Amino acid sequence: MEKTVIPSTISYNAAISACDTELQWHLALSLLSSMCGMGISANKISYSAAISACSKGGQWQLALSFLRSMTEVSLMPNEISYSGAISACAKAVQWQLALSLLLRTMPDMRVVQDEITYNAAISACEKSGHLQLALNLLSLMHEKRVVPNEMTYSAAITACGKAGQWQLALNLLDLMPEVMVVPSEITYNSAISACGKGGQWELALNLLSLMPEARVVPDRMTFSAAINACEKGGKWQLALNLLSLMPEAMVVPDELAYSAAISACGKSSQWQLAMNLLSLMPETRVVPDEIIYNAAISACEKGDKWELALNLLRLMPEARLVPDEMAYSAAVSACEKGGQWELALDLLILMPEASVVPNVITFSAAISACGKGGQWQSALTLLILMHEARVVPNEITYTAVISACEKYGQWAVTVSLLGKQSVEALHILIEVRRQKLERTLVLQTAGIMHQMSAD
DNA sequence: GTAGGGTTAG
Repeated sequence: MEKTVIPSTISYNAAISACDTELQWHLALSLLSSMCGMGISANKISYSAAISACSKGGQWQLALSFLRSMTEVSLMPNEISYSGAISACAKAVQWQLALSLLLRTMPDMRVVQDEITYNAAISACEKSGHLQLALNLLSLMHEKRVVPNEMTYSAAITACGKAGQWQLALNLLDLMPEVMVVPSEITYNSAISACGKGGQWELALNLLSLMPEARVVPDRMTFSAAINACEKGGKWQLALNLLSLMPEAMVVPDELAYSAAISACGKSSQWQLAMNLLSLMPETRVVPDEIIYNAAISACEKGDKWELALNLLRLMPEARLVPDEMAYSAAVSACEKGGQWELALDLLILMPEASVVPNVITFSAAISACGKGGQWQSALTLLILMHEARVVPNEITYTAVISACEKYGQWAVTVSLLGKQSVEALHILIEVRRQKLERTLVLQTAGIMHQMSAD
């Protein structure tokens, strides 16, 4: 039996529910605690709203602790409380917790899973890259007669895309009419993105062309997903065409559309066009951000324009942008391409001053630059510096170092490096073992689902 | 309460 609800509980609940932006979770928290302090009783709606606020704010541990405290104050969580908590786990890539809430806690607490809790769990599988688990959940829904909606399929299609399974993504989209689920623009966007990631730009554009007859209106995400598909397929003309078609489709291009188009030009060595897009942006309402600059620097790199790349990096502070490790990596790489190993090292050395931490990509690019410049000693020094900076080298790093030494007949160094690589091999083995453990966990979870469907 | 698009190394 519910206690009598007094109006102030409702007002508080409304206020907590209104805390739906990323940074308002602490406000939700203080609202919940202040209502308790004022003797206004919080009900399951108050807690569910707080869980949801924590989920949106990326506070998954807090969301889970609210879920736990509900039972402590004798409030029974409902499917809304659980969907919030599962979603919080999904955003934090805690797929085990998400699945355990859905498949263990909910049945234990006699709360029936509905399509929304399943969707949140499918999303958790998608975000952690576990396509098979996502598909298992989809079939479990079917077996449990929980009717999927368009969000279920969108999440599953996204999972296919992430796993490189564009055929499967298209199969799911085709299946939707049979199960009477109507695809939304988001479903199409997921499928277009899946085709793009799989290098299927023709199929991506085909889906875009099918949207009108499916009575789905393309939005700005549709366009950037399609532009991105063109980028992956090396089709810069098509990418630019799509960008120019956006106003006709009443869609305003945004940063994501521009960065995709600039990348498309860059990938096809059309650095002039990439720079042209960048220079045209002030005429639009789009203000270039860090990612757009990174894409432009990379376009210069691919076009063998190291001076231009360095210039862009230098211009970023004027545009009130803070270059990150990707901007520096792209610039270092541009120096490498241009045979400027000293400049590459200068950049690397400047990074700590700019409070940017070089990563494995920055180091690898710099090592390649040294190799190309015949500086095998510097290449080795960088490997040591990497170690000191606790940046773990990978196959590409080692390949770069070994080729730097090999080229100059440094066979002794090469051999000893290969020895070091065998130490590295131990770390790789540990990682492989960790991944194997995770796979075992996936199989066990799949087993639980299978058993549930047999019940 | 649940779903979608962008940038860095060989």
